[in-house]
Parts: sequence; C-alpha cells; structure tokens
Amino acid sequence: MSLTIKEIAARAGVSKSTVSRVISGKGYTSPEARDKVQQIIEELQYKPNAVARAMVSQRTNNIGVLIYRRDHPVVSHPFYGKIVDAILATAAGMNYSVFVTTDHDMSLRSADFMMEKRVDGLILISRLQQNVIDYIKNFHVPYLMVNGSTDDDGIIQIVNRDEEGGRKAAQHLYGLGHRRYFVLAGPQAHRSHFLRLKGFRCQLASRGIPIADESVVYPSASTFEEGFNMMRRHYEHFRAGGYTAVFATNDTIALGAMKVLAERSVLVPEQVAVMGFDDIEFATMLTPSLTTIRVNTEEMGRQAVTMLDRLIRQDVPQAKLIEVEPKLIVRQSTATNN
Amino acid sequence: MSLTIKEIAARAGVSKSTVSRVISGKGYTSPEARDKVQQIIEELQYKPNAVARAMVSQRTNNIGVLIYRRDHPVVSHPFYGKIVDAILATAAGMNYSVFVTTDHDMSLRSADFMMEKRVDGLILISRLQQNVIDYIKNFHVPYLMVNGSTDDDGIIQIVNRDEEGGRKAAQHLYGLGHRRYFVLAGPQAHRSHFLRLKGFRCQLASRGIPIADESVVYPSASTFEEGFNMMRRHYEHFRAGGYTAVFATNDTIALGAMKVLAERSVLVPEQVAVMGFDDIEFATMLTPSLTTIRVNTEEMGRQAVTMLDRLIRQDVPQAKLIEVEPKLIVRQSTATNN
DNA sequence: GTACAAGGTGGGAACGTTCCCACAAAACGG
DNA sequence: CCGTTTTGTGGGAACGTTCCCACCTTGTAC
Repeated sequence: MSLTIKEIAARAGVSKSTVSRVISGKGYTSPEARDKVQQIIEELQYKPNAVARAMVSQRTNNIGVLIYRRDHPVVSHPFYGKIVDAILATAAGMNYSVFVTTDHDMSLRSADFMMEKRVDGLILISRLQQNVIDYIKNFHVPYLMVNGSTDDDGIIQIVNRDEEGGRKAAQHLYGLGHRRYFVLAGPQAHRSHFLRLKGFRCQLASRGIPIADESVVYPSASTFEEGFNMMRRHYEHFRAGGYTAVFATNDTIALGAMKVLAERSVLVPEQVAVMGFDDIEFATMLTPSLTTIRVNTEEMGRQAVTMLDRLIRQDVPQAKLIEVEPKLIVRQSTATNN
Repeated sequence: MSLTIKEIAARAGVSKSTVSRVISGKGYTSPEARDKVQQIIEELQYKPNAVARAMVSQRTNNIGVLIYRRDHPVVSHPFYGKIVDAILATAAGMNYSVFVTTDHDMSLRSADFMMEKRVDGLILISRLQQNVIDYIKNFHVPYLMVNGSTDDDGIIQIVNRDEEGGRKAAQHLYGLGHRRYFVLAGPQAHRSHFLRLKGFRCQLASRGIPIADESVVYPSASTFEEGFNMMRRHYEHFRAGGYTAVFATNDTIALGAMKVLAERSVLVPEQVAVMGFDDIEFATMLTPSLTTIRVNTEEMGRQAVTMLDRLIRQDVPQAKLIEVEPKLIVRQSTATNN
C-alpha cells in the first residue's frame, strides 16, 4: 500500500537494515549508500511508519489530554482552552503528538481509549473524578494533573498559586481604598476556587478587615450564568450592604456579575470596582475592561508537557507539585480616576 | 511488558486465535471458551493494543485536525474552538481518536507528523496555504476542509452559508428602520468575510440602498484589536456620516468597534445599532449583548467527521460542498425599545 | 456406513519497523 | 605477514495483533 522501507531498500540496491541505519543515523553507513538512500527517500517522499515504529520501540510518542467537564464544552473554554493551546505548542516542539479528548458524562470511555492507543503519557485537566484517577492508576502510564483538584497526593500536579493570587486581588482592592467587599466564590470543592477565596480573605483579615459570611455568595458552577443569577438574586442585599468592591473567583463569574450591575445602571468602576481571576481573553474586550489576576496558562501547559516527558523518560526524581505565579493585571474595572 | 492476547490465551488454556475470535466476535467459539476468556479479560483489565491492530488492519482509527493560524492561538479561539469541540464530540461517538495540531509558522511539520502517524483522515480548518494542501494531496489520505478558503475546487468543503448570513444581517437592520450602514469587513481574501460583506451589500442594494465604498473599512485581521483600531481611526468619519448601524463581518471585530463606541460614550443600541457574525460565547456576556448571525459550528463539526468517515470507508459519491444554515440571533445591541 | 456440513480450534504468515548478530572487507599496528 | 580493529553490510527475530488455512470432532442426511 503505502511506501515502506523495503521498497526504498530495493530501489537503492541495499538492504532494509541499511536504510534503517541511514534514517536513524545510528551505526555505520558508507557515504555512497547514505546519499543514495537519502535521495530516494526525498524523491519518493517516504515517511517512516510511526505505527510500526511504535510496535517495536514500545513508544508511540503520543500523549493524551483528558478533560472532563460537565457544564461546558471544553476546548473552546476560555481558560482551559488556553492551557490546551500551550500543551499543543510545547508538545509539538518535543515531537509528541497529542490526542485531545473530552468527556461530558464522566465515563471511563476516553481513558479506555487512551490506554488502547498506548499513549506514552496522560495529562489530566481540571477536576477528574477519583474513580477515573484510580482507573488510570491501574495502568502503567505516567500521568499528571493540571489545575486539578484531588485529595490524592502522590499525584503530580501543576497548579497556579491561587491563594497567592487571592491575596494579590485583595491587596489591590485594599490599596485603592476599598473596605467593603462582596465576593462571588465558585464551587468550593474545586481547589482553585477554594484557595482564591481563602487567600483573598486572609489578606484582608491581616489588614483587620474580616469578610463576613453574608458578604460571600456561592455560585454553584463557575459560569457566566451562575455569576449572573447569583448577583441578581442577592442584588438587594448587595445594594443595601454598601459594598464598593466585587471580587469573583474567576472571570466568567465576574462577567455575569457585571452584566447585572450594567442592567441596574451601577457604574463600574465609579460606584463599584470589580475584579475577576484567570485573565481570559474577553477580559480586555468588554467595557469597562476587567481587572483580574492572570494565570500563567502558557507556563502551566509548558510545565505539564515537560514534566510528563521526564516521567516518560524516567528522568530524575520529580517535584510533586509545580506552582506557577499569577500576576495582577489592572484594567478599567478598578480604575480610580479617568 | 503490557498485557497481550498471548497471555490471556495462556491463562484461559486456549490459543491466541480463539481469544482474538472472542474479542472480535467473528468466527466460531464455544460458549465455554468465550466465557472463560471474557472473564479473564475482565479480571486482568486487558486492553487490546490499538497499535498492533493498526499494524495489521492498516487503519489507525485516528484522525488529525490541522489548524493554521498566524494571529491567534487556536484551540482557545472563540470560534474555531467551538468547531474543534464539535469534531471531538462526534469523533468520539464514531470511535475515532483525534490528533489536534496547530501550526503558527505555516510549515509542513504538522502535516508531516500526521502522515507519519498514519491517520485515517485529515480535517483542515480555516485558510490553509495552498502549498500545505498540495503537500497533503501527495499522500493518499482522505481530507476535507472546514470553514476554509481556497480556489482549489476538488476539495470537499464544509462551510457556513455566509452570503445568506450577510443578507439576514442586512434584512434585520433594514427591518429596524436603519438606512445608513457602516461596515467593518475582515480580510477579503478569506471566503467567509468576503461573502458576508457581499451578502450584506446585495441585500441592501436590492432594497435600493447601495453601500458606498466610503462606508466600508477593512481591518487587516479578524481580531478585536483590528476592529478597535479601525473603528478608532475612522471614528470622525463615522460620526460625520450619520450612520445608525454598524455591521462587522465577525463578532470579535464588532467587539472592537463597540469598545470604541463605549469609549466615546456612544450609546448602543440607542444611538447606533451593532451587529456581528459567528455568535461566539462572549456575545451574550457583554452589555449590551451582541446581536449576531450564529454559525452552526456544532453542525459543521459533525458534518466534517461524518463526511470524513465516509471518505475513509470509501462510501458513496460525495457532495463537494456542504453548507450549513446560519441563524439570526437578536440581542440588546439592536434592540429598539427597552 | 459413507459423505458432507457445521462447529470449534490452533498454527503461522503478515503488517513495517528496529536492532542484534554474523560476517566480510579494508585498515592498521606490531 | 598475521592478528585485531574499524567500517560496512544483510539476515532474521521480535513487537501484538488479525486472518487465512488446515485440521479435528460431531451431527445429520442419504
């Protein structure tokens, strides 16, 4: 069917072993044989069959990215999509191809698939159910988790310093003179939302401003709709509370809240300052643009692939936890004068 | 290393042929042998090796998605990401795994990779350079193009009815009573931007309202920044023109324009109505939310995989062009009363 | 009782590589 | 000039499947 090493060998008048040596550059080959073979390969556009290679080397040079999300399509997700992009870019540079799979029904189907395809390693994104993790553990594939959430230590994780980010957000608002804070905190079962809230609270507490429980509401999902709904539901309470700043544990929730404020003609930032977290692309597009804590998704993706590659190559003892530093991005939604 | 059919055979006291028959369900097997083998497979969590299977069947059950974009990370792209999501979902349902690759430098690297991995088929997204297409043609892999732009007929394409969409946009604005239209038209080398503008113009022309050349500006890329810059640059001209409606050939450009309007305190929709095209997720989130023409990305992704599968299975004579219907989505940016 | 189909099984080639090994010729050191 | 290294080559096993084929046992029809 498709061109093989044997065919190349025949045309060059050498054995397949010689062709193999030329391609891999290992072992002895005479310059003449080398040139001849290379010329024919070029001429016929021969591409080595990675399947056959994988067969003998027991390495596919493929990695799998597994994302489970119930509430959102995944690749186009404004935050997770960025991580996937970074993974793709890094992986390509390291000669890995990437299988991307999403599962909405929390089944083991995708994981199964990846095992059958004999990926060299697996990157798990977001909160995987423990049963999926346990399942994956059963096989011998290296894997790690990005922006995950699990009690299972022993799993290598790449995370953002969320608590630190929460503190930065608090410090920024505090520095602008705000003293009454209203918080929309996404699902607390998820590590990042939990820590962002925690950091935010701690920082303010250390300034002598504890945040009362009544000042925090909990959207049940980290989505625009939930941010919108929760802000609407608590709007009267919010209005009455004399709050001058709103912090949401991610940008989409913040956007939902801002939509409600716009609806009620509350001026941002003049009457209320708003901050999000993540720095999704939309944050710059709306008016006022959103002040936020940028998660270094680029770095997270790069680290994920780099670490996974090490695991695959059985390199070095690994750090169990890799943390990347978030960064305050000041935009219009917390501007003071203009 | 990893569990093989041979091992299963040994444990079940049968030959590997029998195990193979049990797994595939083809050929004769006694109930006893079947039960025994199945039980052992279950017990040991044996997963057939897809690499070995591919070796003999000459089918990998993998497909590749190739996206070339110079100006934007790709998977997280608010529009293309949605297409990828739909592809992923459909492919999973048809037992295909999906390699996703992005190339920023227009090289042939990704294409090469996919060929080596022996994907069963290829989905090309957006405008591929002709040299990439020619290169791919050299191999025998089935492929098709989604939302592409090429003069090369003979390529199977899945596209949105962009001209129709342009007409729908025009009709909507016309119906609201607008008569002076300002247009931001993305790169005219790209089929979709070209047709959207064309449809918009034609529809209005048929109503006796030709759009003057001076009413159309051309962002050099279909991005927020370019929309923003072009609107800014032509703002005085725009103001002086008495325009009451703005149409942009995609949402991100429209968003850029709206940002400028917000900056100048021009009220949308009260003073100026704005329409975009695509219906990216963010269109609902900003205030005012954006009226747009929704592209059925879901359907495009599904069609792409379904068609590709047919090509792979050498099914039926194919339609060369599959068009999906866009839909007007009315939101706040063109609302009349409130 | 013979023939022949149906049910059930296992052996082995093939898929396209890599890599080990055997071998041969040339180069080189004493 | 002989042994040993260096350079170069090709054959063949192995990787884990599928699938063809040969074979063996029953059952059944005549």
